[in-house]
Amino acid sequence: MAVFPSSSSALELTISMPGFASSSSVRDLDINQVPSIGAEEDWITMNIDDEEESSNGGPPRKKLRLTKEQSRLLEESFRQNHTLNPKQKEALAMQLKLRPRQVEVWFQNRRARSKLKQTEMECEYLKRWFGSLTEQNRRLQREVEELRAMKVGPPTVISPHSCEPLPASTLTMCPRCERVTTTNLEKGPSKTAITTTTTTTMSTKVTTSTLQSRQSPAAC
DNA sequence: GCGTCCTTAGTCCTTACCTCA
DNA sequence: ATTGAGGTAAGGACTAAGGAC
Repeated sequence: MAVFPSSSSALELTISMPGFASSSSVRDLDINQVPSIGAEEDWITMNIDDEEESSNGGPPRKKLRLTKEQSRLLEESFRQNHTLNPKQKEALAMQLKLRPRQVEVWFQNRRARSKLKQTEMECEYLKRWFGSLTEQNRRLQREVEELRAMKVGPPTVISPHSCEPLPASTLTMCPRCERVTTTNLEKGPSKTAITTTTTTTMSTKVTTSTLQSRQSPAAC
């Protein structure tokens, strides 16, 4: 079952869907993972003065590449806090030998890209779920057709309360909500045992057997 | 109401890496 | 095997808009 985070910026996302993606592919989507860079030792760290020129219409700015250690420290503090107060920003910038603005921008980008990744993962999850539900729906409709076609003796319905078979009833389908219902013929129309059993989907196993007051189709 | 500071969303641009002729 | 061009992903930086104070 997917556990959606309480906020979109939360990073501790765990998605596990029985019968779906393997654990390795889930791990591959770990948005906390520091992206692996092939030649990390070749990273270019630009000196601050070089960059300052670029914003004033000077020569084209060189691209700053954070060192492995700078990235590690930034990631670490991001894990602790997704936003920084001015003091924290200042301290971190000092520690990393970067300008506070750079730290600020890094955090902005990190938040934005975490959220993007999160959204992509949720989208993927929902797509799979949709596919699964579609398939489940197909199966259930087939099942209904089969049951209709059978038209054999009254089905046995187990009472959810007494756990004993209910008296003879007829199998009907609500034309509005398409739920299969069994109507107790002996005890009259006061109660309807609605029995819905679905198979395991994703990680959600739904098995309901409820007794409800009889409703007309219009009330579904 | 105005100014300041902060955030998010969107975008630009550079760099690194990969593929292929 | 090497090399250069082109494509692409990653990520640093910027801007605009909006909210809080």
